[in-house]
Amino acid sequence: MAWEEVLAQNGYRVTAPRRAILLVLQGATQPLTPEEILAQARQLHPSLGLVTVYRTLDVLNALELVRCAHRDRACHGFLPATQGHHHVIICQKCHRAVEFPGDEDLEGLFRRIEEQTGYRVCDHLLQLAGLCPACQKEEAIEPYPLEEKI
Amino acid sequence: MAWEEVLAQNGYRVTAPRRAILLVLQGATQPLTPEEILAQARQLHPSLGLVTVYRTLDVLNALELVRCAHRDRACHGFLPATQGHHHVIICQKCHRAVEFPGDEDLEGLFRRIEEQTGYRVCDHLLQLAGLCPACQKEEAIEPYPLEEKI
DNA sequence: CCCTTTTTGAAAAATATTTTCAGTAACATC
DNA sequence: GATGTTACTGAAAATATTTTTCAAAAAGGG
Ligand SMILES: [Mn+2]
Ligand SMILES: [Mn+2]
Ligand SMILES: [Zn+2]
Ligand SMILES: [Zn+2]
Repeated sequence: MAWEEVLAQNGYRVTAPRRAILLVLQGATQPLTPEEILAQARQLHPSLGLVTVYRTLDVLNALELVRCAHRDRACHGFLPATQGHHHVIICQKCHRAVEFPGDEDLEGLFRRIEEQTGYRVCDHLLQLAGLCPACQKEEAIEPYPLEEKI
Repeated sequence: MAWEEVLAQNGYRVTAPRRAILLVLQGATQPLTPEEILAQARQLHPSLGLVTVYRTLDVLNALELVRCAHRDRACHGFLPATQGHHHVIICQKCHRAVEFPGDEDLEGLFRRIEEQTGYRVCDHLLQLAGLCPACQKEEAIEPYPLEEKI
């Protein structure tokens, strides 16, 4: 289904500023920042404002028409690092993080991607989110409090 | 090797502000933002400034004493999304990105992590970096231009 | 058309990060 | 232990990024 239809069918209005942003993103072959989107979309709709780009990205993201990619330096949290190559899994509730080593399980994936895409895999960003043991227990007893709310 | 030694052996000075930041990070069990680090480290060294936190994080990162974790909403680039769950690989040279589907290869890893850490894996962030076919070719012929430079 | 509601862009506010710079402190050398 | 060099520091300002506010404009159903 065309993006404009998706907007319309979900109760969003199809406006000129949005059409400009849609066209830019539909043609994108690399991750574009809001500023980059603005610059390109202004060629189609000169009065476009950066705010509208942000707002439209929120909408497109919610409708799963775009996906976002983290840029290299966009780091917002720091952890002590165990020597060597590791990744982290962070608890979605309490934010406690633990590292885990090793990429053996990923090598197969990397080789497959190289065959499928023709890219050479040089680096990767892998980070898991989940529930730590403690928070899993809390979640398990969550049903009970419902009785109290009645 | 202790962190202070690593600093010293790499020509960095061991200062009171840095020691405060080190202590905070060494004890961290979740990813801390520069502001969070500042707040905690000021209990040890009240005159500490946020700038020093940023600068010390750069140093610790370069020495691989800390690792950084991306936070949920820290998205800085957007791409059109193919329907369904995908990941992207981005060319380190030209930034061209392509998607790839599927997590079959990751399921084994996830189950292993769950056993090893006790965490339940709910979500994940996987993004690859590499060289696209075109940039691989350019890289291959890179040696030649050296002759011209002589 | 008309009406209601959403959407828009400017401006301001709120956040986040980097640069500048003069004063301070680390530490190698004596 | 004093000294000199140089790295390091924090305040302030600059820059960059994202969100909020608000009055005007536009979408689209009736
Ligand atoms: Mn890895
Ligand atoms: Mn996946
Ligand atoms: Zn938890
Ligand atoms: Zn490329």
